[in-house]
Amino acid sequence: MNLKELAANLGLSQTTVSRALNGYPEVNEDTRKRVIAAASQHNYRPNTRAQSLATGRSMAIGHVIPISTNHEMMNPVFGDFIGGAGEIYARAGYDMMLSVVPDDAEDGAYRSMAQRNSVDGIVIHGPRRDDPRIALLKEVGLPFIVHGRAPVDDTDYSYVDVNNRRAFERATLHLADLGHTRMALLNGLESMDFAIRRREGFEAALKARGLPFLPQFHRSEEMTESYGYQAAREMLAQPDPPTAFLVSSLITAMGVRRAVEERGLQMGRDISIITHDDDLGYFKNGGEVPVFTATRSSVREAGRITAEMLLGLIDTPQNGPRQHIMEADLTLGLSTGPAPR
Amino acid sequence: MNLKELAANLGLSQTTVSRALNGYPEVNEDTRKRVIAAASQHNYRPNTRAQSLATGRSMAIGHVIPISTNHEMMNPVFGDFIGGAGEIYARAGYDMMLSVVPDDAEDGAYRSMAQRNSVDGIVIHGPRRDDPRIALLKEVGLPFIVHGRAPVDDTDYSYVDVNNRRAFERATLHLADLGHTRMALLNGLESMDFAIRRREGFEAALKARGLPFLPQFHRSEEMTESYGYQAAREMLAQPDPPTAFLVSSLITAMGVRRAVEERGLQMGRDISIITHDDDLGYFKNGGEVPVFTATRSSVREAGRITAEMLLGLIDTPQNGPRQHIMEADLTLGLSTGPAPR
DNA sequence: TCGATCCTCCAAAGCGCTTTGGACGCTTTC
DNA sequence: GAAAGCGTCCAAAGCGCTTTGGAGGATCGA
Repeated sequence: MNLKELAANLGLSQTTVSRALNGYPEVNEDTRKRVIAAASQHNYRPNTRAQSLATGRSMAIGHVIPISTNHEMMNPVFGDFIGGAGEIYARAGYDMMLSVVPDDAEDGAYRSMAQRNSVDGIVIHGPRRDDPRIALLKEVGLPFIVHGRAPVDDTDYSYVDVNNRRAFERATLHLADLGHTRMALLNGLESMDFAIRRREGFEAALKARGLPFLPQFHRSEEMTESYGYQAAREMLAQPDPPTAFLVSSLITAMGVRRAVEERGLQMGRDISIITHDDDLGYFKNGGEVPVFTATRSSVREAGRITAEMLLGLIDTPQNGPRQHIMEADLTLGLSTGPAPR
Repeated sequence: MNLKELAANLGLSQTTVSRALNGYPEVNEDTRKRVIAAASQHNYRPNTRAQSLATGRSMAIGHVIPISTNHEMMNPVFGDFIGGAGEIYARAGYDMMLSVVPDDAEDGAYRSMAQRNSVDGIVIHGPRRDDPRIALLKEVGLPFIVHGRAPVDDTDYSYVDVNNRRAFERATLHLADLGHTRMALLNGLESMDFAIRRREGFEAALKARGLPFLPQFHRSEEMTESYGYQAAREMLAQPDPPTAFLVSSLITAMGVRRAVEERGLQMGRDISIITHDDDLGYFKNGGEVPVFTATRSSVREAGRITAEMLLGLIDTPQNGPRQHIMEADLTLGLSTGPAPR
């Protein structure tokens, strides 16, 4: 059933039917009712392709997920983000286009989305140090929002980000307040912007308290469980082990806990852990009382905010780029306590 | 830059340019080269919308992710599946359309995708008991593949699934062989097909060994970490606790381990655990030696297979529905051992 | 040499929708 | 009673592409 048939069916012109369905004023309310009734009866829905060809708007948002060619991993964070964003898109009548692309071909993916007119806007995920994509998207001129930021903090692009620096600074200060002086940082890949900022926060806090940065207790890797386990295991085996861990992901923190307990140590007493917690649906940090003390920020909420912001940007681009920074909570759990002496 | 401009630029007709780019034979190789060169120089890519309006094919695959209204969770498994499928789509020039939909509105989402002509095929995720979607999609007549199966095992639809029944049957038999008689089953939601099959496998194995099914050691919930922790904690506190756990997800299994260790028990000696392992990128089951003994089947691979199958189905629908069942490996890890006496 | 055949190319129709530029009849205004 | 205005509707022109149905010239076989 297409517009033509529906119109013929009703004894009306396509113009009128189209207008009736799209809420234009120049159509009698009675006929509008008739049209809407007929449409829903015949289960008519306009062909998206034709519609967007005619209007020039595609009513779709593109997300490009870079799959690093060497790691080939799908960040679980991504699922929750998509969930949040998708909710907003659905409500606004937008579709979501996903492109899973090896990161050496990302360039083409963005260009292609723009040139082929398949999306009205784009969300950039996982910005890296010196990320070329921001410049690229400015060049192709498609509205976009970065989930995260580029290290260079210019203000002429839109982003939604967590205040990673402050979160990790606060967490580190908290550990210092508890008397910890030997702290380990199990960071994400420091080619990623968020990891850079977290490290900065960590170092700033150490400096503020006159504590040294201990390179042997610093790692930067893809945030898997086994990474946490391996790293913590090695560090704890050293003669002068750390008494506290700052960890970039709940998943990795679970690996750390495994290593801690394997060694017969007790978390929260012998070893303190603070982790970042993206508040994932499938990864709640315990129940009422959090297992881990954590810097928490819902990535699902970030998805919602990003989507809303992007739709706004598409509707009123003249308002210029917009930014939103989410502060992470520092929630106390059972994994922190005074430094043992 | 569109086709018309490009054609004018080259002094050719749109027809010829289109044919040259699409590899039709009736165009001189020299002009084809010229056209391709010009296209890449001007960074020309055909407008997808126009293209699909003209061809009737949208070159996109739809995935509808049901977000259960009560749980609101995004299964991490989904990310890996999408990663695998997306790889195949990209290679074949297909786009992926995601629809995140509350499960009470799913119906509309499918109908809409079909009616609006926005996709050429659909992947159904997480089939439930008496899932109405299969009938629905047959009705709307869009090629589709189910990731999983409907409990009614009719053969007139296409699916890719793991042999969940056999996997859990084998796992249970293995535990029985180790002397375990009191086994707990921490299953996924048994409104889901996969969970039903796993339970069947579990019960079949018990029956084969003349062991009783112990209702107090059986749970069925969304597969989070804290579910595993809570359930195991409660069960282990009972006077006659289980000596082994069969768990439906690695994530949940980590919760079980937490409860086990919290109680001062040792996994693999005091308590045995076998879990299903979807082989997620971010959730490797340990390193060289698996932490958990597990029934393993890569969901990323399932995504690839599903995508390939669907593209095949779209190209040659006359070949009828196709099915693919993946057998899960039973890989030994450190979490199983003889039953303590 | 002539018609048939092949190789290249093109004009124009059409995919299903939106939107421009009226048309038509009726009411209002002076 | 004519002009203007209003409310409703429509025919037709696109949007950017593919594809049908030739056209025109070169080549070939008889």
